[in-house]
Amino acid sequence: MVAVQPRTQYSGDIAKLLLAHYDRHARALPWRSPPGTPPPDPYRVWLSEVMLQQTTVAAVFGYFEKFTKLWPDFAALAAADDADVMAAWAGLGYYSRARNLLKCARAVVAEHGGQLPKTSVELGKLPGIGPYTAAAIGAIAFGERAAVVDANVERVVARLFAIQTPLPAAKPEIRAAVEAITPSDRPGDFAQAMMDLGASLCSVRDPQCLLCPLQSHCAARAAGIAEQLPQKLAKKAKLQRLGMAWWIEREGTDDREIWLVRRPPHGMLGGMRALPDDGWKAREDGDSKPPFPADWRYLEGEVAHVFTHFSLSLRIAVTAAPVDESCLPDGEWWPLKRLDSAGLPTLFSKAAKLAIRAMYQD
DNA sequence: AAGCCGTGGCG
DNA sequence: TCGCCAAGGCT
Repeated sequence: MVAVQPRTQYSGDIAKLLLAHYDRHARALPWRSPPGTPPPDPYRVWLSEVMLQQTTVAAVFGYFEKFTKLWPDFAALAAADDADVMAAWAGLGYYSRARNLLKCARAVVAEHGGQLPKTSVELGKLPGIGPYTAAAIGAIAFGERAAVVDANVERVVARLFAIQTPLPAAKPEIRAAVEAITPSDRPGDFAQAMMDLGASLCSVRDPQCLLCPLQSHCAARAAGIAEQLPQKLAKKAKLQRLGMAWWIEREGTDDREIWLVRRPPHGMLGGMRALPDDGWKAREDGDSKPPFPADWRYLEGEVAHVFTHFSLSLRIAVTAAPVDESCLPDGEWWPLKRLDSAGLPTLFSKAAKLAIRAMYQD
């Protein structure tokens, strides 16, 4: 085991080298202010940080643009309809974030006068803001010297101090190291510089040590083990599940319409619009009883979708026969033409695509 | 506290 | 193709 407590006289050097590098190489992002300039609007920092939880920058761009246009501040978002916010979030994943985003905006308006509290301790009490996000907002929006630790920072620091302890056991050591090297001057730029470094040069595979501003301070590079760190515990194998979804059409006033349901507020795809389904608990052979007797046509093919802890193979059955509405699960008729605006999560977008293709082949 | 919770890009 | 991974939080 290597001692992880960084020596203080080196800590300042690390921040200085990293910030100098950041001054030249910082990416310009819509939610970011240029290095060394006043911080961005805290609302935009908060919104971007929540969107960026476990999510790549590339995936966030469009959603950040859409949200700031629709809801430019806390007051606007707090006043929004839940359904509109959930639909706007559709496709970005981890839908509890959207529910907590609304809860948080409403708490900020109701309990904080429409402005975020300015310390990471207070920020961490709000819905959807955990240790990482609280520290990131505190540092980036309010200049607090807070230890910002995400997966990028964990990798950079595990290498910098050659921490051999596998994750997640190494988290306390890593956090202590981050606290030791975080400067009181420009802590927000420092945090973003660390994350940029982890997202670019200090990548999981094939780290570019020769270009790294911290190469002369990096214990893993000195030992030639950068690519092997951080160590991680093996993950469990994913389960494979089978499911059935039901595509129910009728002829509406000026278009065909589809029956959509809203999923329960918690659990998989919680709170999102969806096709009626069987709970994905079909037997091995995929057999599953329809919600009501009808002229069901079971489509060829299936939708393959991978979630965090299982893979799903979803089959689709369609019917366009007249339906006794009292048989339908709670839901609403949705015009086929406007299906894009229903805010279906990706699994059901794929299912809809399959169903539409099948219906139009007739 | 370990399991639950999406999605898309990458090699 | 397929496993890994990402600016994590909640319970």
